[in-house]
Amino acid sequence: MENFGEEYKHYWETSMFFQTQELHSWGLNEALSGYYDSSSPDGGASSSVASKNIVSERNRRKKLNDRLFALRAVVPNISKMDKASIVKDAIEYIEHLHEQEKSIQGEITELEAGKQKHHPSYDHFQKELPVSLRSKKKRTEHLFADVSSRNFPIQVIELSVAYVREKTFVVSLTCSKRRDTIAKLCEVFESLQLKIISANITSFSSTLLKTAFIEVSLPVALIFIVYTTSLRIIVFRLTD
Amino acid sequence: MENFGEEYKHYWETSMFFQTQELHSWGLNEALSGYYDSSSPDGGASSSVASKNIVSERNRRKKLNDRLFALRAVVPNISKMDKASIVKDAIEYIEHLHEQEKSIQGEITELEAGKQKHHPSYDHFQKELPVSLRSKKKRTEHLFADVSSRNFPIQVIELSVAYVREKTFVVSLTCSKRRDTIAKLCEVFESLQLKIISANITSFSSTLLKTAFIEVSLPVALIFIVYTTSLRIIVFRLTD
DNA sequence: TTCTACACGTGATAC
DNA sequence: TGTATCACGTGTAGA
Repeated sequence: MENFGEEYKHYWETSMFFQTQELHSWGLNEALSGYYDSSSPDGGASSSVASKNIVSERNRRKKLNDRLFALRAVVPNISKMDKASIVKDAIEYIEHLHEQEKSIQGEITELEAGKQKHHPSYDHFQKELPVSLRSKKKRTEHLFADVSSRNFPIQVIELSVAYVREKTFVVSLTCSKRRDTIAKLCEVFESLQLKIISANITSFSSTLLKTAFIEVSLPVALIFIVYTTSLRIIVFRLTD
Repeated sequence: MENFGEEYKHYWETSMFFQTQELHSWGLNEALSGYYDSSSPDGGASSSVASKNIVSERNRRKKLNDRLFALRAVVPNISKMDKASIVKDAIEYIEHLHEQEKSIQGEITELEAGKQKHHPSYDHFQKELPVSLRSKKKRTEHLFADVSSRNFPIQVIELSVAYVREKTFVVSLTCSKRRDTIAKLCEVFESLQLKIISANITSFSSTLLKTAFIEVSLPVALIFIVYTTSLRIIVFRLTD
C-alpha cells in the first residue's frame, strides 16, 4: 500500500513543481484547470483504496487552491499572495463593500425618509395588493401606485373625488405634513399617467391640502383607497 | 522526533474535536482564537527544529481556517460549510456585489445623462461638492439635493429666485414636462427641508410651471445650479 | 543559517 | 458500503 506512495513520488515531484509554477502565474490560466484522473498513471496497476484517496485528496487541494485563486482575482486590494492574506483581503473587501452599500443606502433613505419610524403592517400590504390586481385584468397596465415604494406613509385626513365631466376629475386631499409628503403625492398622481391640468398645494400648520384638477386619457373608474397609514390610488382602466 | 508527533496525538485529537465543534458554531466565537505557543507543552523538553515546524504549521493552518471562517461570516449566501464552498460562495457574492454596484452606477449615470452624452465634469462635481460642503461647515447637514437620483432629468427652461424677506423666497420654475417631473421637483424641495408655504403647478402643452412660496427655517443662501440635463439646488446653510 | 509558506500522503470522521 | 472533507506531520523551496 505505501509502495504506491513511493512510486508516485517522482511523478508528483514534477507535478508539484508545475503547481508551484502555477502559483506564480495565477490569474492567467484558471479556466483550463484539469483535475486529476482517478486512474493509475503507470498504465494498468490496480487502483487501491489508498491511491484513490490520494487522488481525491489531490483534487480537493487543487480545487481549494483554484478557488482561492479565483477569489484573489475578484478582490482588487492586493497585499500579499499568501493564502491567508487572500482570504483576509477578501474579508476586508467584502466589509468595505458592505459599508459602502450601507452608507449609500442610508444616505438615500435618510434624505428621503427623514426621521420617522417604519410602520410594521406596511410590508404585508405592499406585497399582496399588486398580485391581486394583475391577476384580475389582462390589459391593466402598471396602474398601481404605491406611495410607500420608499419613504413613509401618508396620513390622509380627508379625501374627495369630484366628477367634473368625462375624463376630468377634481381631487381634493388633506393629509398630514411629513417629510416628502408632497413628493410622494405627486409621485402617485404622475405614476397613474394622469394629466394634471393644475394643482395647488397649501401648507397649514401640520397638514397639507392638495387640490388637483386632473384629466385622464381614457375612461376610467377612479378608486381611491385610503388607509390610515398610507394612501393608495388604484385606477381600474376599462379594457377597450 | 516522531515521538513528539505521537505525544501530541491525543492532545490534537481533543483539539480537533473542539474544532469540529467550532465548525457547527461558526460565526459566534471568532474573536477569542488563541494561537499555539511555540514552547513545548510537556514542560521542559528541548524544542527541536521539527517541533517548531510543527507548531508553525499548526498556527498557519489555524490562521487560514479562522480566516476562512471569518470569510464565511461576512458572506450571506450560505450553501455548504465546506472550505471550497466557502470560497466559492464568497467569489459569487463578490461578483454579485460587483454587478449590483455596476448596475446601480450605470443606472444612475445613464439616468442622469439621459440620452445626451455624459458630461465629463459631472462626476467630479457630484463627488467633490458634498465633501467640500461638509468640510467647510460643521453644522451643514445633508443639504445636497439631486433630482436625478432616479428617473429622468428635468429640462429647466427658466428659473428665478426672488428674495421676499429674511428666510422667505419665491421660486419660479419652468421646465419640460416629463414623467415624474412634478414629483422630482417636490422631492428636491422637500429634501432641502424647506417649508413650502404654498405651491402652484400649472401644466402647459409640454412645459410645466411651478411657483413655490417657500420659507426656510434658518438664514441661508440659496444657490440654484441649473444644468441642461438636471437641476441641482444647493443650500449653503450658514453656521450660527 | 533560520523562517515562512507550501504540497504532499495519511488516517480519521461523517454521511 | 464508498465518498468526501478534514487535520495532521513531514519534506522542501525560497527569502
